[in-house]
Amino acid sequence: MSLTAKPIQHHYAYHQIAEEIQAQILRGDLKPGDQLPGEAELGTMFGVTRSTVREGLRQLEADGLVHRPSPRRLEVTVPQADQLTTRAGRAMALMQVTFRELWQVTMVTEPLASKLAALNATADEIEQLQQLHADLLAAEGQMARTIELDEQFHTRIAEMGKNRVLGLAREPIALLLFRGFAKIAPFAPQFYKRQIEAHSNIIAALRDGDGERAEKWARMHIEDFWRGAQLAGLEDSIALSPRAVT
Amino acid sequence: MSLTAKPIQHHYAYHQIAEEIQAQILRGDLKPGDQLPGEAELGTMFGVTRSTVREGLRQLEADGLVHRPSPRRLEVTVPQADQLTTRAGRAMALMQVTFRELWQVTMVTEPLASKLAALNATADEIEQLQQLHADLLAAEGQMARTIELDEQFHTRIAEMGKNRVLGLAREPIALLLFRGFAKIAPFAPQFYKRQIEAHSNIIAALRDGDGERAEKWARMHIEDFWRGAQLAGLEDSIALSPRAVT
DNA sequence: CCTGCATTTGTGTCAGACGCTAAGGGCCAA
DNA sequence: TTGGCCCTTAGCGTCTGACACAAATGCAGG
Repeated sequence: MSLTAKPIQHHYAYHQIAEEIQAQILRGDLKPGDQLPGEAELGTMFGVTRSTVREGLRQLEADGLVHRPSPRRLEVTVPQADQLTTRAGRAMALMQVTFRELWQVTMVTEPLASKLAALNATADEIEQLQQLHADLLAAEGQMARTIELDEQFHTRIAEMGKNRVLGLAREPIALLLFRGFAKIAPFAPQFYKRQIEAHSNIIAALRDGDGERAEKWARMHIEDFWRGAQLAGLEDSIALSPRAVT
Repeated sequence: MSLTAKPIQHHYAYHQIAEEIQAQILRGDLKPGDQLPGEAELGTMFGVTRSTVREGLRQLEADGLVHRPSPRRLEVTVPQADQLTTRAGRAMALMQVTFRELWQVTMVTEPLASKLAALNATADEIEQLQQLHADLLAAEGQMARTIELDEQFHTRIAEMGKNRVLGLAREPIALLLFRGFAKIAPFAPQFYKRQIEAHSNIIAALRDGDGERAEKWARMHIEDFWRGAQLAGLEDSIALSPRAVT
Protein backbone atom coordinates (compact mmCIF):
# COMPACT_ATOMS: atom_id res chain seq x y z
CA MET A 1 0.00 0.00 0.00
CA SER A 2 2.70 2.45 0.84
CA LEU A 3 5.17 2.59 -1.96
CA THR A 4 8.25 4.36 -0.78
CA ALA A 5 9.28 6.01 -3.96
CA LYS A 6 12.57 7.70 -3.46
CA PRO A 7 13.55 9.53 -6.60
CA ILE A 8 17.24 8.97 -7.11
CA GLN A 9 18.96 12.29 -6.85
CA HIS A 10 20.53 13.46 -10.03
CA HIS A 11 24.24 13.06 -9.80
CA TYR A 12 25.16 16.61 -10.60
CA ALA A 13 28.88 17.11 -10.47
CA TYR A 14 28.78 20.05 -8.06
CA HIS A 15 26.55 18.07 -5.75
CA GLN A 16 28.86 15.11 -5.80
CA ILE A 17 31.79 17.26 -4.92
CA ALA A 18 30.02 18.78 -1.95
CA GLU A 19 28.89 15.32 -0.93
CA GLU A 20 32.37 13.85 -1.17
CA ILE A 21 34.03 16.57 0.86
CA GLN A 22 31.26 16.45 3.43
CA ALA A 23 31.71 12.71 3.72
CA GLN A 24 35.40 13.15 4.38
CA ILE A 25 34.67 15.69 7.07
CA LEU A 26 32.06 13.56 8.80
CA ARG A 27 34.29 10.53 8.53
CA GLY A 28 37.00 12.48 10.26
CA ASP A 29 39.50 12.38 7.41
CA LEU A 30 39.26 16.13 7.41
CA LYS A 31 39.26 17.73 10.81
CA PRO A 32 38.15 21.22 11.80
CA GLY A 33 40.96 23.63 11.10
CA ASP A 34 42.35 21.66 8.21
CA GLN A 35 42.97 23.72 5.15
CA LEU A 36 41.62 22.59 1.80
CA PRO A 37 43.46 22.81 -1.51
CA GLY A 38 42.77 25.65 -3.88
CA GLU A 39 39.78 25.62 -6.17
CA ALA A 40 41.88 24.94 -9.22
CA GLU A 41 43.56 22.01 -7.57
CA LEU A 42 40.27 20.60 -6.35
CA GLY A 43 39.09 20.94 -9.90
CA THR A 44 41.83 18.78 -11.29
CA MET A 45 41.45 16.31 -8.43
CA PHE A 46 37.79 15.77 -9.17
CA GLY A 47 38.20 16.22 -12.86
CA VAL A 48 35.87 19.19 -13.20
CA THR A 49 36.08 22.88 -13.87
CA ARG A 50 36.68 25.48 -11.26
CA SER A 51 33.14 26.81 -11.71
CA THR A 52 31.76 23.44 -10.80
CA VAL A 53 33.99 23.18 -7.78
CA ARG A 54 32.92 26.62 -6.69
CA GLU A 55 29.25 25.69 -6.79
CA GLY A 56 29.96 22.73 -4.59
CA LEU A 57 31.93 24.86 -2.18
CA ARG A 58 29.13 27.39 -1.93
CA GLN A 59 26.91 24.60 -0.74
CA LEU A 60 29.37 23.37 1.86
CA GLU A 61 29.83 26.92 2.98
CA ALA A 62 26.11 27.36 3.46
CA ASP A 63 26.05 24.07 5.35
CA GLY A 64 28.62 25.51 7.69
CA LEU A 65 31.08 22.71 7.11
CA VAL A 66 33.75 24.94 5.62
CA HIS A 67 34.40 28.64 5.79
CA ARG A 68 36.88 31.24 4.67
CA PRO A 69 38.71 33.11 7.43
CA SER A 70 40.14 35.15 4.63
CA PRO A 71 39.27 34.92 0.96
CA ARG A 72 42.50 33.08 0.45
CA ARG A 73 42.07 30.33 2.99
CA LEU A 74 39.37 27.70 2.88
CA GLU A 75 39.22 25.55 5.95
CA VAL A 76 37.09 22.92 7.56
CA THR A 77 35.00 24.11 10.46
CA VAL A 78 32.51 22.66 12.87
CA PRO A 79 29.04 24.11 12.39
CA GLN A 80 28.53 27.14 14.53
CA ALA A 81 25.62 27.16 16.90
CA ASP A 82 24.45 30.60 15.90
CA GLN A 83 24.24 29.48 12.32
CA LEU A 84 21.93 26.64 13.23
CA THR A 85 20.00 29.00 15.41
CA THR A 86 19.40 31.38 12.56
CA ARG A 87 18.35 28.58 10.29
CA ALA A 88 15.96 27.06 12.77
CA GLY A 89 14.60 30.48 13.64
CA ARG A 90 13.98 31.22 10.00
CA ALA A 91 12.23 27.91 9.57
CA MET A 92 9.96 28.53 12.54
CA ALA A 93 9.18 32.00 11.33
CA LEU A 94 8.26 30.70 7.90
CA MET A 95 6.18 27.98 9.50
CA GLN A 96 4.39 30.73 11.36
CA VAL A 97 4.62 29.05 14.71
CA THR A 98 2.48 30.44 17.49
CA PHE A 99 3.45 31.75 20.89
CA ARG A 100 1.70 28.78 22.41
CA GLU A 101 3.98 26.36 20.64
CA LEU A 102 7.07 28.27 21.63
CA TRP A 103 5.93 28.65 25.17
CA GLN A 104 5.02 25.01 25.67
CA VAL A 105 8.53 23.95 24.79
CA THR A 106 10.18 26.74 26.71
CA MET A 107 8.26 25.63 29.76
CA VAL A 108 10.42 22.53 29.85
CA THR A 109 13.70 23.74 28.41
CA GLU A 110 14.35 26.72 30.67
CA PRO A 111 13.62 24.92 33.94
CA LEU A 112 15.90 22.13 32.81
CA ALA A 113 18.59 24.64 31.93
CA SER A 114 18.31 26.22 35.36
CA LYS A 115 18.44 22.91 37.12
CA LEU A 116 21.54 21.84 35.24
CA ALA A 117 23.13 25.19 35.84
CA ALA A 118 22.55 24.84 39.58
CA LEU A 119 24.35 21.55 39.50
CA ASN A 120 27.22 22.51 37.25
CA ALA A 121 27.90 26.22 37.47
CA THR A 122 31.20 27.50 38.76
CA ALA A 123 31.36 30.39 41.20
CA ASP A 124 32.93 32.45 38.49
CA GLU A 125 30.09 31.86 36.09
CA ILE A 126 27.55 32.76 38.72
CA GLU A 127 29.44 35.97 39.31
CA GLN A 128 29.19 36.86 35.65
CA LEU A 129 25.50 36.08 35.70
CA GLN A 130 25.10 38.37 38.67
CA GLN A 131 26.76 41.10 36.66
CA LEU A 132 24.35 40.54 33.82
CA HIS A 133 21.51 40.76 36.28
CA ALA A 134 22.82 44.07 37.53
CA ASP A 135 22.74 45.37 33.98
CA LEU A 136 19.15 44.24 33.72
CA LEU A 137 18.26 46.13 36.87
CA ALA A 138 19.81 49.22 35.41
CA ALA A 139 17.80 48.83 32.23
CA GLU A 140 14.39 48.72 33.89
CA GLY A 141 11.82 50.26 31.64
CA GLN A 142 13.92 50.10 28.50
CA MET A 143 12.19 47.41 26.56
CA ALA A 144 14.68 46.65 23.80
CA ARG A 145 17.57 46.53 26.22
CA THR A 146 15.58 44.41 28.64
CA ILE A 147 14.78 41.87 25.99
CA GLU A 148 18.37 41.66 24.92
CA LEU A 149 19.63 41.18 28.45
CA ASP A 150 16.94 38.66 29.24
CA GLU A 151 17.95 36.62 26.24
CA GLN A 152 21.54 36.77 27.35
CA PHE A 153 20.65 35.83 30.89
CA HIS A 154 18.85 32.70 29.85
CA THR A 155 21.44 31.73 27.29
CA ARG A 156 24.13 32.12 29.88
CA ILE A 157 22.26 29.85 32.25
CA ALA A 158 21.91 27.26 29.54
CA GLU A 159 25.65 27.40 28.94
CA MET A 160 26.29 26.97 32.62
CA GLY A 161 24.37 23.72 32.50
CA LYS A 162 27.12 22.31 30.32
CA ASN A 163 24.71 20.60 28.02
CA ARG A 164 25.38 21.48 24.41
CA VAL A 165 22.35 19.64 23.16
CA LEU A 166 20.07 21.73 25.29
CA GLY A 167 21.92 24.83 24.22
CA LEU A 168 21.39 24.02 20.60
CA ALA A 169 17.76 23.09 21.00
CA ARG A 170 16.58 25.95 23.15
CA GLU A 171 18.39 28.89 21.61
CA PRO A 172 16.23 29.56 18.57
CA ILE A 173 13.08 28.92 20.54
CA ALA A 174 13.98 31.19 23.41
CA LEU A 175 15.03 33.86 20.98
CA LEU A 176 11.67 33.94 19.30
CA LEU A 177 9.67 33.68 22.48
CA PHE A 178 11.49 36.32 24.47
CA ARG A 179 11.38 38.65 21.57
CA GLY A 180 7.65 38.48 21.94
CA PHE A 181 8.08 40.32 25.18
CA ALA A 182 8.01 43.45 23.08
CA LYS A 183 4.35 42.83 22.37
CA ILE A 184 3.57 41.90 25.93
CA ALA A 185 5.28 44.57 27.92
CA PRO A 186 2.83 47.35 27.06
CA PHE A 187 0.01 45.28 28.54
CA ALA A 188 1.83 44.27 31.65
CA PRO A 189 4.32 46.75 33.01
CA GLN A 190 4.50 44.87 36.26
CA PHE A 191 6.33 42.07 34.52
CA TYR A 192 9.56 43.98 34.62
CA LYS A 193 9.48 43.60 38.38
CA ARG A 194 8.42 40.01 38.35
CA GLN A 195 11.15 39.21 35.92
CA ILE A 196 13.75 40.74 38.15
CA GLU A 197 12.41 38.88 41.14
CA ALA A 198 12.52 35.58 39.29
CA HIS A 199 16.01 36.16 38.03
CA SER A 200 17.19 37.04 41.53
CA ASN A 201 15.74 33.89 42.93
CA ILE A 202 17.26 31.78 40.20
CA ILE A 203 20.67 33.23 40.90
CA ALA A 204 20.25 32.57 44.58
CA ALA A 205 19.31 28.97 43.88
CA LEU A 206 22.33 28.58 41.64
CA ARG A 207 24.54 29.88 44.42
CA ASP A 208 23.13 27.25 46.74
CA GLY A 209 23.49 24.60 44.10
CA ASP A 210 19.81 23.92 44.64
CA GLY A 211 18.61 22.38 41.38
CA GLU A 212 15.00 21.99 42.40
CA ARG A 213 14.60 25.56 43.48
CA ALA A 214 16.30 26.89 40.38
CA GLU A 215 13.99 24.75 38.31
CA LYS A 216 10.94 25.93 40.17
CA TRP A 217 11.72 29.60 39.77
CA ALA A 218 12.52 29.18 36.12
CA ARG A 219 9.16 27.51 35.64
CA MET A 220 7.38 30.30 37.46
CA HIS A 221 9.25 32.82 35.39
CA ILE A 222 8.12 31.26 32.14
CA GLU A 223 4.60 30.85 33.46
CA ASP A 224 4.56 34.55 34.14
CA PHE A 225 5.47 35.12 30.58
CA TRP A 226 2.43 33.16 29.52
CA ARG A 227 0.13 35.20 31.71
CA GLY A 228 1.51 38.23 29.98
CA ALA A 229 0.85 36.70 26.61
CA GLN A 230 -2.70 35.98 27.67
CA LEU A 231 -3.22 39.53 28.80
CA ALA A 232 -2.00 40.67 25.43
CA GLY A 233 -4.18 38.08 23.72
CA LEU A 234 -1.25 36.57 21.89
CA GLU A 235 -1.67 32.89 22.74
CA ASP A 236 -2.28 31.65 19.25
CA SER A 237 -0.91 34.52 17.29
CA ILE A 238 2.08 34.08 15.11
CA ALA A 239 5.22 34.70 17.04
CA LEU A 240 7.13 36.68 14.55
CA SER A 241 6.93 38.27 11.21
CA PRO A 242 9.61 36.45 9.27
CA ARG A 243 11.41 39.66 8.42
CA ALA A 244 12.51 40.11 11.98
CA VAL A 245 14.61 36.96 11.91
CA THR A 246 17.17 38.41 9.59
CA MET B 1 35.74 45.88 28.29
CA SER B 2 33.89 43.86 25.73
CA LEU B 3 34.59 45.13 22.30
CA THR B 4 31.99 43.88 19.92
CA ALA B 5 34.00 43.56 16.76
CA LYS B 6 31.78 42.65 13.90
CA PRO B 7 33.82 41.96 10.83
CA ILE B 8 32.01 43.56 7.95
CA GLN B 9 31.04 40.84 5.57
CA HIS B 10 32.68 41.23 2.23
CA HIS B 11 29.98 42.08 -0.21
CA TYR B 12 30.66 39.35 -2.69
CA ALA B 13 28.22 39.48 -5.52
CA TYR B 14 27.03 35.91 -5.17
CA HIS B 15 26.46 36.46 -1.49
CA GLN B 16 24.48 39.61 -2.11
CA ILE B 17 22.27 37.82 -4.58
CA ALA B 18 21.51 35.03 -2.14
CA GLU B 19 20.90 37.62 0.54
CA GLU B 20 18.57 39.66 -1.61
CA ILE B 21 16.44 36.74 -2.70
CA GLN B 22 16.35 35.43 0.84
CA ALA B 23 15.22 38.80 2.06
CA GLN B 24 12.39 38.84 -0.45
CA ILE B 25 11.32 35.39 0.69
CA LEU B 26 11.41 36.25 4.37
CA ARG B 27 9.67 39.51 3.69
CA GLY B 28 6.93 37.60 1.96
CA ASP B 29 7.39 39.18 -1.45
CA LEU B 30 8.17 35.71 -2.67
CA LYS B 31 5.91 33.01 -1.34
CA PRO B 32 6.48 29.26 -1.25
CA GLY B 33 5.54 27.83 -4.61
CA ASP B 34 6.46 30.93 -6.53
CA GLN B 35 8.65 30.30 -9.50
CA LEU B 36 11.80 32.29 -10.03
CA PRO B 37 13.11 33.58 -13.34
CA GLY B 38 15.80 31.73 -15.21
CA GLU B 39 19.43 32.10 -14.29
CA ALA B 40 20.20 34.22 -17.29
CA GLU B 41 17.37 36.59 -16.52
CA LEU B 42 18.36 36.83 -12.87
CA GLY B 43 21.82 37.62 -14.11
CA THR B 44 20.69 40.61 -16.12
CA MET B 45 18.40 41.72 -13.31
CA PHE B 46 21.24 41.83 -10.81
CA GLY B 47 23.80 42.87 -13.38
CA VAL B 48 26.05 39.86 -12.95
CA THR B 49 27.01 36.76 -14.84
CA ARG B 50 25.18 33.53 -14.78
CA SER B 51 28.03 31.84 -12.90
CA THR B 52 27.67 34.34 -10.13
CA VAL B 53 23.93 33.86 -9.98
CA ARG B 54 24.42 30.14 -9.86
CA GLU B 55 26.73 30.36 -6.87
CA GLY B 56 24.13 32.38 -5.06
CA LEU B 57 21.43 29.89 -5.94
CA ARG B 58 23.50 26.99 -4.66
CA GLN B 59 23.61 28.72 -1.32
CA LEU B 60 19.87 29.31 -1.21
CA GLU B 61 19.35 25.74 -2.23
CA ALA B 62 21.51 24.52 0.64
CA ASP B 63 19.59 26.83 2.95
CA GLY B 64 16.43 25.10 1.84
CA LEU B 65 14.78 28.31 0.73
CA VAL B 66 14.49 27.29 -2.91
CA HIS B 67 14.53 23.97 -4.68
CA ARG B 68 14.13 22.45 -8.11
CA PRO B 69 11.17 20.08 -8.55
CA SER B 70 12.52 19.55 -12.03
CA PRO B 71 15.80 20.85 -13.35
CA ARG B 72 13.84 23.40 -15.31
CA ARG B 73 11.83 24.88 -12.49
CA LEU B 74 13.30 26.82 -9.61
CA GLU B 75 10.79 27.62 -6.95
CA VAL B 76 10.56 29.05 -3.48
CA THR B 77 9.99 26.55 -0.71
CA VAL B 78 9.67 26.54 3.04
CA PRO B 79 12.56 24.76 4.78
CA GLN B 80 11.80 21.11 5.36
CA ALA B 81 12.01 19.76 8.85
CA ASP B 82 14.10 16.77 7.90
CA GLN B 83 16.69 19.05 6.40
CA LEU B 84 17.06 20.93 9.64
CA THR B 85 17.13 17.66 11.49
CA THR B 86 20.02 16.40 9.42
CA ARG B 87 21.93 19.59 9.91
CA ALA B 88 21.42 19.67 13.65
CA GLY B 89 22.25 16.00 13.92
CA ARG B 90 25.44 16.53 12.01
CA ALA B 91 26.38 19.41 14.25
CA MET B 92 25.82 17.37 17.39
CA ALA B 93 27.79 14.50 16.00
CA LEU B 94 30.69 16.78 15.17
CA MET B 95 30.46 18.32 18.61
CA GLN B 96 30.74 14.81 19.98
CA VAL B 97 27.86 15.16 22.38
CA THR B 98 27.46 12.52 25.02
CA PHE B 99 24.56 10.24 25.79
CA ARG B 100 24.10 12.12 29.03
CA GLU B 101 23.49 15.36 27.21
CA LEU B 102 21.05 13.78 24.82
CA TRP B 103 19.27 11.95 27.56
CA GLN B 104 18.88 14.95 29.83
CA VAL B 105 17.04 16.82 27.12
CA THR B 106 15.02 13.86 26.00
CA MET B 107 13.85 13.45 29.57
CA VAL B 108 11.84 16.62 29.15
CA THR B 109 10.94 16.59 25.47
CA GLU B 110 9.37 13.15 25.23
CA PRO B 111 7.14 13.49 28.28
CA LEU B 112 6.00 16.83 26.95
CA ALA B 113 5.29 15.31 23.58
CA SER B 114 3.24 12.57 25.17
CA LYS B 115 1.29 15.00 27.29
CA LEU B 116 0.47 17.19 24.32
CA ALA B 117 -0.46 14.15 22.29
CA ALA B 118 -2.87 13.03 24.97
CA LEU B 119 -4.57 16.38 24.82
CA ASN B 120 -4.64 16.80 21.06
CA ALA B 121 -4.62 13.44 19.34
CA THR B 122 -7.54 12.36 17.20
CA ALA B 123 -8.93 8.84 17.44
CA ASP B 124 -7.62 8.21 13.99
CA GLU B 125 -4.09 9.14 14.90
CA ILE B 126 -4.20 6.92 17.95
CA GLU B 127 -5.32 4.09 15.74
CA GLN B 128 -2.32 4.57 13.50
CA LEU B 129 -0.08 4.62 16.51
CA GLN B 130 -1.59 1.39 17.68
CA GLN B 131 -0.75 -0.10 14.32
CA LEU B 132 2.82 1.03 14.66
CA HIS B 133 2.92 -0.54 18.08
CA ALA B 134 1.70 -3.82 16.63
CA ASP B 135 4.59 -3.73 14.19
CA LEU B 136 6.95 -3.21 17.08
CA LEU B 137 5.53 -6.23 18.85
CA ALA B 138 6.12 -8.28 15.76
CA ALA B 139 9.70 -7.11 15.58
CA GLU B 140 10.70 -8.21 19.06
CA GLY B 141 14.32 -9.20 19.12
CA GLN B 142 15.22 -7.57 15.82
CA MET B 143 17.31 -4.68 16.93
CA ALA B 144 17.57 -2.56 13.80
CA ARG B 145 13.87 -2.83 13.12
CA THR B 146 13.04 -2.11 16.73
CA ILE B 147 15.09 1.05 16.71
CA GLU B 148 13.47 2.22 13.54
CA LEU B 149 9.98 1.59 14.82
CA ASP B 150 10.74 3.15 18.16
CA GLU B 151 11.93 6.30 16.44
CA GLN B 152 8.79 6.36 14.38
CA PHE B 153 6.62 5.78 17.41
CA HIS B 154 8.03 8.73 19.28
CA THR B 155 8.05 10.98 16.25
CA ARG B 156 4.43 10.14 15.63
CA ILE B 157 3.54 11.04 19.18
CA ALA B 158 5.32 14.34 18.81
CA GLU B 159 3.33 15.06 15.68
CA MET B 160 0.12 14.24 17.48
CA GLY B 161 0.92 16.93 20.00
CA LYS B 162 0.47 19.49 17.24
CA ASN B 163 3.48 21.47 18.30
CA ARG B 164 5.82 22.09 15.42
CA VAL B 165 8.43 23.73 17.60
CA LEU B 166 8.71 20.65 19.75
CA GLY B 167 8.81 18.50 16.66
CA LEU B 168 11.68 20.48 15.24
CA ALA B 169 13.61 20.55 18.48
CA ARG B 170 13.27 16.96 19.54
CA GLU B 171 13.71 15.13 16.28
CA PRO B 172 17.48 15.28 15.87
CA ILE B 173 18.00 14.60 19.55
CA ALA B 174 15.70 11.63 19.71
CA LEU B 175 17.24 10.25 16.57
CA LEU B 176 20.72 10.20 18.05
CA LEU B 177 19.64 8.95 21.42
CA PHE B 178 17.42 6.13 20.28
CA ARG B 179 20.03 5.00 17.85
CA GLY B 180 22.17 4.40 20.87
CA PHE B 181 19.81 1.60 21.74
CA ALA B 182 21.95 -0.51 19.46
CA LYS B 183 24.75 -0.30 21.97
CA ILE B 184 22.49 -0.87 24.93
CA ALA B 185 20.34 -3.76 23.85
CA PRO B 186 23.06 -6.39 24.14
CA PHE B 187 23.48 -5.50 27.79
CA ALA B 188 19.84 -5.41 28.62
CA PRO B 189 17.63 -7.76 26.66
CA GLN B 190 14.79 -7.19 29.09
CA PHE B 191 14.38 -3.66 27.76
CA TYR B 192 12.52 -4.91 24.75
CA LYS B 193 9.76 -5.95 27.09
CA ARG B 194 9.86 -2.83 29.16
CA GLN B 195 9.73 -0.75 26.05
CA ILE B 196 6.64 -2.51 24.86
CA GLU B 197 5.02 -2.12 28.23
CA ALA B 198 5.75 1.58 28.28
CA HIS B 199 4.47 2.11 24.79
CA SER B 200 1.28 0.23 25.60
CA ASN B 201 0.67 2.36 28.62
CA ILE B 202 1.31 5.54 26.70
CA ILE B 203 -1.19 4.53 24.06
CA ALA B 204 -3.74 3.74 26.73
CA ALA B 205 -3.21 7.12 28.32
CA LEU B 206 -3.61 8.82 24.96
CA ARG B 207 -6.90 6.96 24.47
CA ASP B 208 -8.13 8.31 27.79
CA GLY B 209 -6.84 11.77 26.98
CA ASP B 210 -4.95 11.57 30.24
CA GLY B 211 -2.03 13.94 29.80
CA GLU B 212 -0.48 13.31 33.19
CA ARG B 213 -0.41 9.60 32.80
CA ALA B 214 0.98 9.80 29.29
CA GLU B 215 3.66 12.10 30.58
CA LYS B 216 4.49 9.82 33.47
CA TRP B 217 4.89 6.76 31.32
CA ALA B 218 6.98 8.60 28.81
CA ARG B 219 9.25 9.73 31.59
CA MET B 220 9.56 6.22 32.93
CA HIS B 221 10.28 4.99 29.46
CA ILE B 222 13.15 7.39 29.00
CA GLU B 223 14.42 6.69 32.48
CA ASP B 224 14.57 3.05 31.57
CA PHE B 225 16.70 3.98 28.67
CA TRP B 226 19.14 5.63 30.99
CA ARG B 227 19.38 2.59 33.19
CA GLY B 228 20.27 0.67 30.09
CA ALA B 229 22.92 3.19 29.20
CA GLN B 230 24.34 2.86 32.68
CA LEU B 231 24.46 -0.90 32.43
CA ALA B 232 26.33 -0.50 29.18
CA GLY B 233 28.58 2.14 30.73
CA LEU B 234 27.74 4.67 28.08
CA GLU B 235 26.76 7.67 30.20
CA ASP B 236 29.52 9.97 29.10
CA SER B 237 30.54 8.28 25.92
CA ILE B 238 30.10 9.99 22.63
CA ALA B 239 26.72 9.25 21.20
CA LEU B 240 27.64 8.67 17.66
CA SER B 241 30.49 8.44 15.28
CA PRO B 242 29.80 11.27 12.89
CA ARG B 243 29.79 8.99 9.89
CA ALA B 244 26.55 7.43 10.96
CA VAL B 245 24.66 10.66 10.54
CA THR B 246 24.92 10.63 6.79
C1' DC C 1 -9.53 16.14 -29.30
C1' DC C 2 -5.66 13.74 -28.38
C1' DT C 3 -1.11 11.99 -29.72
C1' DG C 4 3.51 12.16 -31.43
C1' DC C 5 7.14 14.80 -33.25
C1' DA C 6 10.03 18.93 -33.93
C1' DT C 7 11.57 23.11 -31.93
C1' DT C 8 13.07 25.96 -28.45
C1' DT C 9 14.59 27.20 -24.17
C1' DG C 10 17.36 26.80 -19.99
C1' DT C 11 20.31 24.14 -17.21
C1' DG C 12 24.81 21.76 -16.17
C1' DT C 13 29.34 21.92 -17.42
C1' DC C 14 33.30 23.37 -19.74
C1' DA C 15 37.33 26.52 -21.35
C1' DG C 16 39.84 30.57 -20.85
C1' DA C 17 40.69 35.21 -19.14
C1' DC C 18 41.54 39.39 -16.04
C1' DG C 19 41.88 42.50 -11.94
C1' DC C 20 42.80 42.67 -7.23
C1' DT C 21 44.22 41.41 -2.87
C1' DA C 22 46.24 38.72 0.69
C1' DA C 23 49.89 35.35 1.67
C1' DG C 24 54.53 34.50 1.64
C1' DG C 25 59.26 35.54 0.87
C1' DG C 26 63.14 38.49 0.65
C1' DC C 27 65.39 42.70 2.07
C1' DC C 28 66.71 46.22 5.16
C1' DA C 29 67.29 48.18 9.67
C1' DA C 30 67.64 47.85 14.67
C1' DT D 1 69.58 37.62 15.16
C1' DT D 2 65.16 39.45 14.91
C1' DG D 3 61.58 42.43 13.61
C1' DG D 4 59.25 45.21 10.26
C1' DC D 5 58.54 46.65 5.46
C1' DC D 6 58.01 46.00 0.45
C1' DC D 7 57.34 43.23 -3.44
C1' DT D 8 56.05 39.37 -5.93
C1' DT D 9 52.65 36.13 -7.02
C1' DA D 10 49.40 32.67 -6.33
C1' DG D 11 44.57 32.26 -5.92
C1' DC D 12 39.94 34.17 -5.54
C1' DG D 13 35.90 36.66 -7.48
C1' DT D 14 33.94 37.66 -11.64
C1' DC D 15 33.30 37.78 -16.55
C1' DT D 16 32.72 36.10 -21.55
C1' DG D 17 31.48 32.66 -24.48
C1' DA D 18 30.23 28.10 -25.72
C1' DC D 19 28.08 23.36 -26.11
C1' DA D 20 25.33 19.17 -24.99
C1' DC D 21 21.35 17.44 -23.22
C1' DA D 22 16.78 17.34 -21.38
C1' DA D 23 12.46 19.51 -20.43
C1' DA D 24 8.88 22.48 -21.95
C1' DT D 25 6.48 24.24 -25.79
C1' DG D 26 4.31 24.49 -30.13
C1' DC D 27 2.80 22.25 -34.20
C1' DA D 28 1.18 18.79 -37.32
C1' DG D 29 -1.24 14.72 -38.13
C1' DG D 30 -4.31 11.06 -36.87
